[in-house]
Amino acid sequence: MEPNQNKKVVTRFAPSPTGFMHVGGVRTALYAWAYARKNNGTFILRIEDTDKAREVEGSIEHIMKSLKWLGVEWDEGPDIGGPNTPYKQSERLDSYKKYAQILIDKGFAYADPFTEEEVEIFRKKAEADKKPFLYREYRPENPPVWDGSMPLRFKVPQIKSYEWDDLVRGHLKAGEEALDDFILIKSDGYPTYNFAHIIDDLEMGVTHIMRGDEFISSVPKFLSLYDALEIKRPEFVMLPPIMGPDGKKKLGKRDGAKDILDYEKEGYLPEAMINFLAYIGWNPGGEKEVISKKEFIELFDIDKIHISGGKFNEEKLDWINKEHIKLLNEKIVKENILKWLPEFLKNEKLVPLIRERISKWSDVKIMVDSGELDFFYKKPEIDPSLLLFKNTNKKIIENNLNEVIKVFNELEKFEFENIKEILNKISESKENRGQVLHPVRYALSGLSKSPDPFIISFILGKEETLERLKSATLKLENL
RNA sequence: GGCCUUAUCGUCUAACGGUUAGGACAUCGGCUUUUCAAGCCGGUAAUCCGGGUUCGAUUCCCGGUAGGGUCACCA
Repeated sequence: MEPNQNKKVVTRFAPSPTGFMHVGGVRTALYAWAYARKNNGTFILRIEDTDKAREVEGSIEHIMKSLKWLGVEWDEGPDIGGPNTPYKQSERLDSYKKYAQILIDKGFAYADPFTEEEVEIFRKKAEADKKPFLYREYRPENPPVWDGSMPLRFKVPQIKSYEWDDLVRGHLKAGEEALDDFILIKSDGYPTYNFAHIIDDLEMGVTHIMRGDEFISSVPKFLSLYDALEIKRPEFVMLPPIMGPDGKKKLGKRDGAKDILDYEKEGYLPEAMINFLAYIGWNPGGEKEVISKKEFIELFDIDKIHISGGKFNEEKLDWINKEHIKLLNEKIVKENILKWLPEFLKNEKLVPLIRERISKWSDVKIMVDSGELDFFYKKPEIDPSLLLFKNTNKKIIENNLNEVIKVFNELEKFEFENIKEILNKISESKENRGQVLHPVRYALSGLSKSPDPFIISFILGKEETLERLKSATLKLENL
C-alpha cells in the first residue's frame, strides 16, 4: 500500500506509562516505525500519561529503553523534542482545552452533571436489560455551565451508522450503538484517550494511525469527533491481536506476556526479536523466515498485515534466535558465550562445544547448571563396570584403552581433527566402534550423556586426557 | 444481550478462481554419534459446516457454528 505521494508519512507509537512494555505493544511500535522508515517518513514517540491513577513510576524510561534495545529509534519524542513538542500528553493540556472550547462553542460538548454512582446505576440497568450502555440516552436537557469540576462530554452531532476504510480490514461499518457521548475531559482536568489522541495526531500531522483491533469498535466515536471538529480523518491501520498460549485470549500481562526486556536478559538478540515479532501478524509472502532488521523495513507493507490474530510461539522464537546467532561472526559469539560462563569455566576451548547446543545466551547457564560441562574442571568419578560397553569382555576394553593411551601419547599435534582421525582409526579396526569410543568418552567425562570423545579430549588437553584414561584403566584392572 | 470482527496442518503462515494446497516451528522416522545435543535426509499432518455463483471454489456471496473485540472519568 503506497501512501499518498504528496504527503509525508508520519506515524507514532503512543504508549501509556502503566508498566512494562510487552510483546503486543512492541509489535505495534515496530510496524509504525518500519512504515515510517520505509517511506522516509517520521516516527514519533508520544507518551499518553493522562491516567495518573494507573501511572507507574519509571515506565517512560522503561519504554524508551525497550525500544532502544531493539534499535527502534524515534525522530520526535519526549526526550529529544521535535517541532510539536511537548510529547507527553500531561504537558499538552492547553491544546485539549482549546479544542474543548471549540466543541463547547459549537454546541458539541456539555458538562456531565451526574455523579459516578449515578452513571453506574444507568450502566447496571443497561446490563440487566441486556442492552449496550449508552450515556446519550440520559443526556441532560439543561446541563450546567462547565467549570472544570465535572467531566466534559462530547455531544454526538448526529446519531447515524458510520462507515470507513481501514488499510488492513478494508471497508468497515458500525451501527448507531457504537456512538455515544463519551468523556472529553475528566473531572481531574486530564483528557481521555478518545479525545487527546485525536488532537495530538492532528497537531503532530500523523498520517497513519496503527493500533490494535480492540479499538475497532471505538472508531465510530472518533469519526463523529472528526466530523464535529471538521477535520480530515487520517488513515486507519488496525493490527491483529497477538494471542496467548491457549490461542484464544489476547496475550495480556496476566497470562504470560513478558516484559520485552526480559528477553534481553535471557539473551535473545534484538534482531531475532524483531524478526519474530514482525512475523506475528505480517508476512511478506514467499518462504524466507529469517530476515534482518534492514530487510524487515524493505519488505514491510501494510497490505501484507494479517487480519486475524496469531499466537506467540516461544519455540519458534528460539529457533529464529538460533538462526540469528548463526549469522553472527565468531568473535561476537565467543564474547557472549564467555560472558555467560562462570569464572571457573571461562575457557575459549569450550566455545565450539557450547555454540552448537544453545539457541539463546541464557542456555549457556542451563548447560552449566545441568552439569554437562562438569567434566572440564572436575575429575570424574568412574564406576569401572560402566566402562564395559554392552558387556564387552573386561580384557578387550582394557586393551583398547591402553592402545588409545599409547597412540595419544605419541600424538604430537593434540588437535581436534588429529584426535578424531586417530580415534576413528582405532575404533574402526575393532569389532564394534563403541568398544573404543564409549570407554574413552566415559573415562573422560564420567557422564552417561555427554559430547563425543573427540571434542572432550581436545578440550581437556593431552596431559589431562592421558591422566584420566590411565586412572580409568587402573580401576578397570581392579574390577 | 447489542454492535463489530475472524476462520488453511498441533502452531505461524503461502497460494490475488484452475497447484499433487507450498514453506517454517513442533512431532515422528533415518543417517551420524556407544549415548545426548546439534547437523543432514525423509515422513505424518490442514482449507470449520451447509448452501449458492461458476466449466471450475481455500479463494466470491449467503446462512450456520465456533472464536475474538467492545459497550469506563483505561488506554
